[in-house]
Amino acid sequence: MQNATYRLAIMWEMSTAEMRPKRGRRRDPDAQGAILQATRDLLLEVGYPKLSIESVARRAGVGKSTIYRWWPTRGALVLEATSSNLEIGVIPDTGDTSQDLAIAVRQLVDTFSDRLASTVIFAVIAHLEDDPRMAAAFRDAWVYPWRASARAAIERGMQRGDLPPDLDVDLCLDVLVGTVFQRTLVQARPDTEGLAAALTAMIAGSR
Amino acid sequence: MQNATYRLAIMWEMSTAEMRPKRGRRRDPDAQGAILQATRDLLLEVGYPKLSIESVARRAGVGKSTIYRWWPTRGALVLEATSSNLEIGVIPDTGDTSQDLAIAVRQLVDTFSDRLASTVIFAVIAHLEDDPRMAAAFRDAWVYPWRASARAAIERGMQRGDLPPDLDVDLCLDVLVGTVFQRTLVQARPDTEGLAAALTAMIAGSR
Amino acid sequence: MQNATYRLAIMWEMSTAEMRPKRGRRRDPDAQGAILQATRDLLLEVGYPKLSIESVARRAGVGKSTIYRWWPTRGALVLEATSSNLEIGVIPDTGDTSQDLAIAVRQLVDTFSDRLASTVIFAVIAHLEDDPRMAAAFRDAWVYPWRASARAAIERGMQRGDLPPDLDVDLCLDVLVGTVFQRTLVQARPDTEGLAAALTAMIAGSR
Amino acid sequence: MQNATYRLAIMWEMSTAEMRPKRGRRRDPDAQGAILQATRDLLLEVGYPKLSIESVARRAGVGKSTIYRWWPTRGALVLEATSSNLEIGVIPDTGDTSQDLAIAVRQLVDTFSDRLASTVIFAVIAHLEDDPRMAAAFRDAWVYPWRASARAAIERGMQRGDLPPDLDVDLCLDVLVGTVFQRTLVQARPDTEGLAAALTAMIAGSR
DNA sequence: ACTTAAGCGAGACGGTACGTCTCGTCTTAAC
DNA sequence: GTTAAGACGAGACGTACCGTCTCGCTTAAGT
Repeated sequence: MQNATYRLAIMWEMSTAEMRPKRGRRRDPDAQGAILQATRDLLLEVGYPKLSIESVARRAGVGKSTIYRWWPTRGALVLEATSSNLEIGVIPDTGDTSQDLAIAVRQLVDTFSDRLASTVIFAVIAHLEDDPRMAAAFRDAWVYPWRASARAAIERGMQRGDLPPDLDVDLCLDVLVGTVFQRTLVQARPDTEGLAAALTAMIAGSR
Repeated sequence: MQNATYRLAIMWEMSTAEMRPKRGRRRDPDAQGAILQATRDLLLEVGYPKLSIESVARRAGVGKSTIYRWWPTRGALVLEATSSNLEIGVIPDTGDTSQDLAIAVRQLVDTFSDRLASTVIFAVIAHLEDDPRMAAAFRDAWVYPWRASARAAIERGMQRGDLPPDLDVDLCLDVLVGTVFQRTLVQARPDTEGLAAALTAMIAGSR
Repeated sequence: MQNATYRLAIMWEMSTAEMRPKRGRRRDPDAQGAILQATRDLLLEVGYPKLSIESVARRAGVGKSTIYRWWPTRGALVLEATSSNLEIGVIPDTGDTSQDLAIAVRQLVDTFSDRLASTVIFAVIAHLEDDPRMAAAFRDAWVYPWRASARAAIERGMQRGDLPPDLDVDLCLDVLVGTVFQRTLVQARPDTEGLAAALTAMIAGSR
Repeated sequence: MQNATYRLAIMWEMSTAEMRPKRGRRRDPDAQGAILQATRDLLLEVGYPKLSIESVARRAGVGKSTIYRWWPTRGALVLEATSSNLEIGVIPDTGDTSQDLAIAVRQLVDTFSDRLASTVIFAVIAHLEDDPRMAAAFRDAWVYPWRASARAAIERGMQRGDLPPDLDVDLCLDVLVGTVFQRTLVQARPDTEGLAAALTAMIAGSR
């Protein structure tokens, strides 16, 4: 389940097929790595709002144009730099519905607690209105995968009879994500003890 | 009940009491109004990330220093400009718990659907990590008032026996806010039909 | 001879006649004194190019408008503040031409060596092209008086036969002022030993 | 002899030797030319005291940073823009002392009569106290060369016997420069007829 | 004593320019 | 033919002053 991950880079790159056989100097993996690492470092040091392309270039020992060549916007760079922090595994079928849902909640908490991931999530929200591509990339990389796998877990629970058969699954997903987001990031309350159980109970009890 | 509102300006101003007998020219209300209106206009036109102090001054026909004199940061200006969009009334006691909660959800939806309010909320979230004052001002002006009044509504329902007596009220508030935020702003799904009822049922059914 | 001095203020004021019978509060001598003293202090501390009206008002504990009410420009203020440093006495008739001329040169050196006087002279020169009033005020207060009195000394020498009878007096004055200015202010050479004698000899020897 | 000129730019630049093999885009000569021309135009239109970097950038159609990149101060920019107006040729040996000195005086008059040169000279004097670098640059570019060449002319005259052998040459130079400066710039008297002859006579007659 | 007209401090106002920073583009020499 | 370097036009940042304009208080002449 760990390898069911998604790459953000795809969103912003070419069709990735015809760029294989090329002449001249190839894309320098060292430069790319240095850029992404510098981006991560600076995200942790100064945060997304104060992260400038120039500072990344300076830190990475790289020309600005190299960054602009490969990433169209600051958001794209940040998303790719933090993509491994946004990898999300498939929720396993443990046979126990409440345990499955606890794993789902745990995944949310883990991601939202990760410094880099939370930084990029804030950035995505900040640009929800003026840069839909960033949100779309984040959705494809993290939101949809998690929702698909959490939806499967809930539907397993419904089939088992642990959850009401007429459950509004989409609403349940929103409740889970929304509540954990609210607690972890907005309220910055790290005490999530019993959160999974409480939410599971709430979902199970609704009719 | 509609007049139980809160003013954001207070957050950034002096104690407003001892500044009565002052010498020198007074603050020009026309200039203030023009600045706040220009801020609102530009927020709707270009959004918060692209709102510059210079553009506000230009639009308002005002010197930059007049803006810097009264608002310490862009965030403070935006918050005050949108303060009336963030007013929130007390939830009335209708005698019907589910109706009370529906009003609570309606308030959330209304605020989150307001273009200016949503813009400022995104801005607040964007600066959660690097400008705690903005978040604090928003909390005092909107979050706390709503939570206090929604908490009262839930506790009324518990006393009436419409809601379980051992309910985790804070969690319920997070579920309500989080879910509506998720639906309305993140998913941008305006179809909130039945949302109030579904959430009420979910809360009522949890044990 | 010490009282043959000139007031710069006159240049910038009204005809000084009809302003006699006036009602209301009179010009506050304390404020005037504080302003002029602050101007002198700041001239010595930061120099003319960096002297701002605001800093003078701040230093003098005075409103800006009080300054603008009485002095039309920065130059006018500076000139009046330093007027006592620009007082120039009449050259006495010692009976000895070379001694008279030595006194004339000494007066030039003394004025040019005075920190405040030199500051204001630089300011006058800086504005020669764009503020002729400043130059005119300086001319009336210092240049003309000195030239008149030095001209008299030279003409005494011509009558005595110590100087050639066909001397170009104006040129001599320019030579004296120009050379001392060059030495003292431009070259900043304080060693003016023998300067008076050398210049006197040069004038006397020309035919 | 006309090509024995001096460049002001050198004062503010690197040692100009090791900067040959450099990577990256080169200094754009068009931009430099536009900046220097705009500086000259504005010097003539509004004068040095009112010349702002922003107005130069605007006029030249250039970003401010391009100006700040190459000139550390307004003074440096002005000096380089007017450097060709400050070029000074070596005084030729005509064999006739009074003619040599007449040429020396003519050079002074010519430079002081040049609108751009006089503007920059006033600026240099205005900043004598607070920006010694500007004065130093002007000295190296114009003062020292002229003095060296005028000193040679005077010494030729002394060897020929046209001038007294015990002449104080430095004083003579100060007399020449100071007097012409006084006449031309301070008194703004353009009638310099006979000035050269009179000054030569005065120098020759001193003992 | 009462009125009335300045002068005063304070300080807000619309502006301009400062010098710095970053943007995204473009150009160059090196590898 | 990509890279690091870095110049370029553009324009916002937050600060400092400009000169003008209210304010409410103080001062003094003329009633």
